[in-house]
Amino acid sequence: MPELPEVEVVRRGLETHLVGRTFDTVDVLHPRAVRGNTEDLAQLLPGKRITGTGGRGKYLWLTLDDGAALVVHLRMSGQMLVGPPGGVQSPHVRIRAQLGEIQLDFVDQRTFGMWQYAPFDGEVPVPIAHIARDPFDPHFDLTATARVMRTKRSALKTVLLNQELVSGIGSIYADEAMWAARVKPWRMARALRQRDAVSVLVHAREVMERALAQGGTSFDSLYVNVNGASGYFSRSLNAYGQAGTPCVRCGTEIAKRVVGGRSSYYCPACQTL
DNA sequence: ACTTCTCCCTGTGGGC
DNA sequence: TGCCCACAGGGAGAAG
Repeated sequence: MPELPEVEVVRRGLETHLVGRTFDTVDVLHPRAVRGNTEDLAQLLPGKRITGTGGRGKYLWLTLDDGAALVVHLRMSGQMLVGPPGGVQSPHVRIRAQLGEIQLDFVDQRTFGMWQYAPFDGEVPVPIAHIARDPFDPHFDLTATARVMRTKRSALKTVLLNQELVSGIGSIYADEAMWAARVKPWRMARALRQRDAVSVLVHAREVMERALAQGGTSFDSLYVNVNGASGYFSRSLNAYGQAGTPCVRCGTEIAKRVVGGRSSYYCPACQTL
């Protein structure tokens, strides 16, 4: 579920509560939660101070005072919960860290998410080097990205989900962006006009900015929540998950179709491009 | 070299 | 009412 806006909400929360703090202990409760060597993580983190945070696409990281990073990917169900010791009682706690009087819990029901200790490769940690810039990145080149998208022999939906072309977009915001730009999800990327490819990216950025604005209010002082989704999902989605409900633009029922192996929601009447 | 498929996991919800 | 199973999701790695 968490896509760029939700990950950004989490990153901001971690920035607020964790920068300047030092890891005392790290307990890995489920080996799948760590990519790379489990022993390394538990042994390397204690004593390291958090100097900042970063993010790209659906990845986020904490920068450490040894020059390396703790890379985090929430995948579908990961949560980074910050609070007083004993505050989290979930059967899905995968990693628990103590930083002074603060406890950081990585909770992940489906165990797809992960932590990884890694050095930097320029701007980003090594495991993220292949991930493209996201639409919130000041150096994101919208025109060039649209041009590269238009070289692909795949459906637009598939191309939008390719994190090596543009990162941070998942199934939800892809569907919303295509609805806003009135482009069919199964449209071959190669067949798009430049202006339409640009329009999809502009709308993707716009819808994610609105989502971020709403998600930014969803955590209090000691609780960082991935549920930045709650307010946004129920009110503002025009396409995703809306099968059978009237399109707010034209009144036609939103339809659902599998594109590139992913369920895609669209308006059959006004998404004509 | 590029594109598509498979798999990891588990709670939810739709169908019978 | 209760059971069962398809589905959802991101991305690594395999297969096409």
